[in-house]
Amino acid sequence: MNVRTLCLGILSFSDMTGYDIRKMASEGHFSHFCEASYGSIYPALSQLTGEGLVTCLHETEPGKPPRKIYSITSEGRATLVQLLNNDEPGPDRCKSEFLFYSLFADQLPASQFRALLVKKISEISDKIDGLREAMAHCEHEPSHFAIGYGVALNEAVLNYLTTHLEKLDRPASQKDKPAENQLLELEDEQ
Amino acid sequence: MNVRTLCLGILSFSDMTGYDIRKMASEGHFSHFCEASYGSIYPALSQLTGEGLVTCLHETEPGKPPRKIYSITSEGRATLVQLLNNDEPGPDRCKSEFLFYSLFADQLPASQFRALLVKKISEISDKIDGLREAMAHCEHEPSHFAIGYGVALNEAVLNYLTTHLEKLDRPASQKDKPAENQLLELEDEQ
DNA sequence: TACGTCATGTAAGTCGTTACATGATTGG
DNA sequence: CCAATCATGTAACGACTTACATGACGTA
Repeated sequence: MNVRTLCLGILSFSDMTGYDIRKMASEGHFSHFCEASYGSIYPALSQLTGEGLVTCLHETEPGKPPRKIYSITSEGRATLVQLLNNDEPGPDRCKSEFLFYSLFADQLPASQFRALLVKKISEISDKIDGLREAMAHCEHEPSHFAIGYGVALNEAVLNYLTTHLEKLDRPASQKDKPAENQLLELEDEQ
Repeated sequence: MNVRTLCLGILSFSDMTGYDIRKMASEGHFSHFCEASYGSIYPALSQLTGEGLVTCLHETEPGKPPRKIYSITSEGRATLVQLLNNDEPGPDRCKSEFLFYSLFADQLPASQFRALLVKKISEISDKIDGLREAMAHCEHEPSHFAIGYGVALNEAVLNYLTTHLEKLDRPASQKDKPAENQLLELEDEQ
């Protein structure tokens, strides 16, 4: 899935500027499974225009920065479907510096890892909120599925991280308490 | 987290060959958050050796292919901790061609997406089994945490995908059946 | 005997990021 | 008025992947 295909795919949903595409991929509700920067999107868009897979409308409204609105052509749509049919999707690949970092949590100041966990938890909470919001307004079934995937995944991670944080915070002396008591305490905290 | 740091990190656990490192990162129980190929690992290892951050032992047992066993030096350990302290981990980045593909599920033969789901489900099941296995034998707390993260995440995804597959398979006529009946049918299938 | 696994390495090339350059508008 | 956001683009650079080259051992 290179940037060309990504642009084609996103434009198949609606007309957009390069700026919009970047936002969708890197910050929007598709950002949990793709990414692209301006430096790759703009060249890809010119290339696709040259090939007739998208068209470009120069919009120069006075009082607004000029924008280029790209639309996918029927040829572009055909190419997209062809690309998807030709080769099946490669394996998912994730890079988490956070998890790599966590591997050495015992060799670093304890407060540092704790702070990192807290930060991560808050980031993920925000992400989930955004995805839920998007899902509520989304009619398109496949997009709904893809966003729901992100929600499910991030909720599991959030839960895992939160549980781990509680473990870190619970003093060692409480470790041997009966499970029931621990449960009660957790409920009190919420 | 470049390949240099990755090698340093993995070697901080135990001595290894480049071949082993690649396996750990790309197939082993760290593969859900990092990745590296031979083409980047071998050069990184020579570079690190040149800098004195790792040492290399040529092992040439007759009847076995010669191997180079790398060990991290105390200097290497210090550098690793320094790297981790200096800059905090960047954001996690995931690329899922599967999810991108799923966005266009309605524009492709229905059987094709179904087959893809089934395949993905089986891959994830295997992955979870492997991670669980690794976790059972793992004493090192931080590794345990990182692997547990992978288990939690993949179980959520597995569950999401399985539920979705069942939805696809349930004929439209059954959609309005009482929930209890659907549950019974599902249990019968297993 | 042929294939899979162990094992190392290089060279060419792809792909994409980072950083820079530019400039208008909007909101606090 | 200053910062953030909207908006487009390029050039240099870097990191990594792919494909190739090589070879020995074990096993079905």
